[in-house]
Formats: sequence, C-alpha cells, structure tokens
Amino acid sequence: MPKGGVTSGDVARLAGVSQSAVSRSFSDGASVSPAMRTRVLEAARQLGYRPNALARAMISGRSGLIALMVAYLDNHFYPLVLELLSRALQARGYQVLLFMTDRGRQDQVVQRMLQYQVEGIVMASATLSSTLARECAKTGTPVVLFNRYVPGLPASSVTSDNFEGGRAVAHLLAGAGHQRIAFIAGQEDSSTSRDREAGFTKGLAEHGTAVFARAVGSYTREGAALAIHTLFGGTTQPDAVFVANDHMAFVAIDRLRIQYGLRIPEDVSVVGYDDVPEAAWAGYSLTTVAQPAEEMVQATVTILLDQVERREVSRSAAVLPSRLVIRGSTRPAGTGSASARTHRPPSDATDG
Amino acid sequence: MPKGGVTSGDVARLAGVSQSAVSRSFSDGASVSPAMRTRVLEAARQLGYRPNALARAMISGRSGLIALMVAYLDNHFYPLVLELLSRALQARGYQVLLFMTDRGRQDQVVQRMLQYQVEGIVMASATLSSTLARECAKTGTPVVLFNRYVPGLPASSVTSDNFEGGRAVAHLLAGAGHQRIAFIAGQEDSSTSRDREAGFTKGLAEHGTAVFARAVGSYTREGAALAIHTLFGGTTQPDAVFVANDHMAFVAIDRLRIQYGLRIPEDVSVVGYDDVPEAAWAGYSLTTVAQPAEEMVQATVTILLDQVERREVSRSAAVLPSRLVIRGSTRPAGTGSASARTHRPPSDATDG
DNA sequence: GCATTGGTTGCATACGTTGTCATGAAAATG
DNA sequence: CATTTTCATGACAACGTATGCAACCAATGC
Repeated sequence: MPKGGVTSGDVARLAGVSQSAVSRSFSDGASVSPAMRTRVLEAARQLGYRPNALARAMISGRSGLIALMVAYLDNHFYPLVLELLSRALQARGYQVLLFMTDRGRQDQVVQRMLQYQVEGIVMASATLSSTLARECAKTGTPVVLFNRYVPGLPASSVTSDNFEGGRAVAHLLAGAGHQRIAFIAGQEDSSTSRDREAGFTKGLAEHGTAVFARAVGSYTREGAALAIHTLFGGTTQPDAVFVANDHMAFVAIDRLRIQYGLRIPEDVSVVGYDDVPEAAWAGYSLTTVAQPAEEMVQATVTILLDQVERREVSRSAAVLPSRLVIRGSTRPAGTGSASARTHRPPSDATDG
Repeated sequence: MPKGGVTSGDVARLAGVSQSAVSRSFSDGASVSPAMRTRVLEAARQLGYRPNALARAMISGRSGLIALMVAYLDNHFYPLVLELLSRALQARGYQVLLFMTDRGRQDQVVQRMLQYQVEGIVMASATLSSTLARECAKTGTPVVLFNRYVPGLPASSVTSDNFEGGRAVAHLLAGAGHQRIAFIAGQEDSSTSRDREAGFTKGLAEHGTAVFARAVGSYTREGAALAIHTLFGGTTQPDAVFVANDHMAFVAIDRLRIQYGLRIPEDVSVVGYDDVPEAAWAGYSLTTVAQPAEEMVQATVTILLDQVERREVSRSAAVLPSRLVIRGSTRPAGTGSASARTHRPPSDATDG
C-alpha cells in the first residue's frame, strides 16, 4: 500500500511500459494507442495514481491557478461574485487561489500570488496600488479588475455602467417629485462610487435640480450610520436618499426608521445599488440598481482566460448595462408630497 | 529585462555565488553568513527574483496549500467563515485553494484537490460521501469537517453545541408560554439540523410538551417558504417556530408577515440559528443561537495545522459552546397569550 | 517488393527548487 | 602549535512530470 506517493513511474512499472506512456495516457491530445491507454489507466486505477499537478505545472509552465483577491465579504455582492466566478473557472479547468487582503499588506499578498505561479489575477479589491498592477504585468500575468476601473493601469477591467445607473436613480427620484435629494457616497477613491455619483448628479441636472446634501459612508455599516446622522440630524431633512450600495442602504433604512421615526417610502425614499439578494427581502424591499453579476463574471472569465491562453496581456474594459429595480422603498412617480400620503406600515411593502 | 522567468540560477550568476547559496538565503533557518545573504538579496532585488513556490513544494513535499470546500454561499454564515478561515490560514503562511461543490460532483472535486498536493482539507460542505473522506485519509491528507459531524469517518470535526443550542431555544419558547411550537428542519441528513432538533425535542420534553408541528426546509429559501405554507396553511396555526438556521428564518418572517398577516412576535415567535449579521438588522431583529464563528475557525486551524505539521492524521472533535441571543422576534417570558398583546408595528422592534 | 508515410513508443532531458555531502577555512581547545 | 570543532559554501542528486527526438512497426502507394 503506497502511502500517497505513487508516481507515474510506479504506474509504468506495473503496466510494463515507459513513464512517458503513462504521462501521455493522461494528457488529452497525446499520441497513444487505445490499447496502451486502457492498460495504463487500469494500472493507475489499481495503484490509486493521481497526476501531480505541481510537477505538471512546473514543466508545462501552466499552473491552472487563478488568484482571486478580495477585500471583504460583508457586502453580500462579493460572496455572490466569488461563488459565480469560482464555479465558472472550475468549469473551465482552473483552480481558484483565494486571497483576502487588508488595506495595507497588498504588496505582500501579490508577492505570494506570483510565487505560486498563478496564470491570472482577478482583483475585486476596492483599492490597489498601481505599482502592483505594473509588477504583475511585468511578469506577464494578466490582471482583471472586477467592479473597479483604474485609468492608467496595465490591467483589464469589468464593471457595470455605474454612471447610467446613477443617472437612472436621479430620474426616478426627481420624477417622483422629491425636493431634497441626498447622496451617501462609498469610498471616495473608488471608481464605483465616483461614477455612480457623477451619473446621479448629471441626472439631477437634467431635471433642473441638484444634490441637496451629501455624506460619505465609505461602504461600511458604521460609515453609513454616521452619514445618516449627518444628513438627517439637522433641521431640514432630505426626502430621498441615494445610497452608493445596498450594504449601506440597509443601515440607512434601519436608522431612518428607528432613530428618526421616518416611514419608508412615505417620509423618505431610499435607493441602493447592487441588488444583493437581501434587497428583495420583504423587510426592506429596496429599490436599487441591479449589477449584472452573471454577465460580469462571464466577461471576467472570458477576458482573463483569453489572455491566459494566448499568453499575452492586453487591456480591455467591459462595461455592462445595469438595470433599475423598483421596489417598495421609493415613492411611486407623481405621488405628490410625502405628507399627503396615508399611513401604511413599512413592513407590508410588497416586492415587485 | 527577463520576462518573468528569473530563477535562482540567474541570481546566483549575478551575485557570483552558487545557486545553493541563493536558495539558502531565502530559507529561514539556513546556514548563511550575513554578508552572503545581503549580497544575494541585493542581486535578487535587482532582477526581481521571486522563489518558485511550486518547485519548492515539489522538492520539500510541502505545498502550503489548504483546500477549502464549500457548497454554497447564500447563507451568510459561510462567507463569514470563509473570510475568517482564509485570513487565519494566510497569517500562518498557508494559501487557500477554493472549491465550490455541487451535490453531485464531489468526487471530481476531491480528485482535483489531491492533484494539487494540498496539505489539508476543510470541508464546509453540507454533504460528503464517506468514501471521499476515506480516500483523503489514505493519502495522508488531514480533513476537518466544519460545522458538520459524521461518526464513522477518519476526519476531525469542529461544530458548535447544536444540541444545547436547540435545547436553549426550547426553554425560551416553552418558558414564554407558547402552546403550539413548530420546527422547521434543515437538510434532513445534516448533523446540524438533526442535533438542533434533538436538543429542541429534549428541551420541550423537559417542559412537559412536544413539537406541535414539523416541516422540512432543507436550508433553502424555497424550502423554507414551502415549510411555512405547510405549517400555517391549516386551521390551527403554531404560535412559535424554531427554524433550523437564520437563512430560512428570514424567509419565514417575511412569509408570516405578508402571506399570513401575522405580527412578530405578537402572533408568532420566530427563532433562528447561526446569528448571521442580518439577524441583528432592525427589519428582522431575529432571536437566534449564535455560533462562535471565530472560535470555530480558530479550532479548525489549530486542529488542521497540527496534523499538517506533525504529518499524521488523527481524529478529534471540537464542540464549542453556543449562545442564545434574544432579540425582538420572540415574545418575552411570562407575557401570557398572544392575543392579549397590544399592537405594535413589527419594524419598530429594537435590537438588544 | 521496396520506399514512404503515419502513428506509437522509449530514452533522455528539462523545469526550479531543496537537501545531502564533502570540502575548506576559521575558530576554539588542549 | 597541533588538533578538534564549528561553520560557510559549492557540487550534485533528487522531486514527478512533459516533451523533443530517434527508433520502430504497420500499412499504404507505386
């Protein structure tokens, strides 16, 4: 009973063939006779042989490893993407090497990734120093930035149309007759937050209005709570809030209901971004902009593996259409002012 | 400008030393003079050298890879664990190889894991055929079952005390005077669901009562919705439901409120299990049993790496204490019958 | 029947590193 | 000063696989 270390040589000896033959029997396009292959496979089965992927990677230069760099999984959008991406890559014969990164130690993490000879890198991390991307490019490792865009970088990117999404929200809120429309930003240095805000501002301008108030939530729950306090702690409260992602929007709704006793959407409309699964839950019924996660993942895989398999890094930017999902957290269009509405418990809001 | 393929030999040539010296300069406990090391490191920096982890793994027999097998990430408990586990392993110098598994293709997945010479396996998958664990054990790869226990298997396991957790829920509900207490199970073949139910049944028995009705939700949202329909579609509705995890409990609350017009907790108390972050959200304020995720992860890492580093597989089972977290979805003790309570909008329920 | 072709097989080497061994120098001991 | 010990270093052999190359065999074409 060989204790785990059964090699192609062992199989070859048992089958009475050369080690090359064993190797060939396990590679797909190789020149092996059917007889040889079945004979080898039988011997392999008997010994419990499994090709050593590491040795294969070393000689062939193809590790089959894709590094996935993620900052945090609190925001449910990322687990969703992680699952989809992981399944898609597995289906195409690649393995996912997962790296959780803090804000600080990114360079260390990238060093480790490259040590493992990953063939490609997906960065779903919010921040990324440009030197790192350059270092990856230097080693010939393709990089795809997921849900983030950085102009001058030698890396591809996949995003949804954050600008248009923000603009659509502006039209929805302004069209519903809201007078004091506020915005809660995510991380100021993230392209998602900036683009959403830019589109939002543009959309409001098209309605002849502008953002009434603005605060920064940094994509965290704590930040969102603080932002709500900033916006609603004064004398004139907004009557609508566009929050840069769902993750913060849930906090916003909780705070507005509990701390400020406001009804949603009667007193204030709330809009999020991402359309994470919880947005459809009846307790929140959040109007939001859906990011096409499946399509974004598909695009990521296509772009990345194309570069991997052609062995040349290139730069492309995929921008996929986003879609406004209207639920119960926003006042319907043309409903007049908030105070004219009749009372209705917010938890009864139904999902569209 | 070497295009990525810079080896220890290249560094040696530049530094005018042997290749062995380079290798030694990069391993920790090796016998190298400080002068030699700085000289090598400088040459390495100049060339942008990075040791090839795959080659190192092959010769040393230590890949530094830990396989993490997860079934789905819908239930937010798992992303949380994934993040904690991943960070903990990274901190100890290991990399996480992520595998998403369907119900069917588990054997394929395990084959792939072993091909990559992973040093250890964490299975957070709900189901796992016993032959797989045996196969892993045969190769000398330690396996830790996370949040799941399978008696006859050559694998360690880490769980929380599901039995006691279920029992505590029984005491809470029976103690609050509930008359018709129902249970919604998870996957019938999962140890978590079975243990929680066993403890729950025991706890009710200790109060001289028993489960009023029971349905199976299979840990899915769809299953939970069906289960609620089964339990509440008849003439006599339960006045309390213990749901086998939070993920399903949220669905239960939504359905009870919308579809059956019931108030929580006035008309019916709902208890979940896991204490995922959403349970604390004001929209649900779910009473639940907290699984000690950090401690469970810590135990998993300790047990696994101990086996990895001592190079011998063993079997141990860690059972960590769980903790009842009482929020607003359950009626306080000694409140009398449900109909005696005054009306209060459920969304105003505050978090403790 | 002979030359040519096409397909199989084995041999030897390479991938980039670690670990073992021998060697030589320097330091410690009497 | 002679001898032992310690230490740093280089040469070389692995690890398990893929692959170019040459050799071989059978079959085909003329």
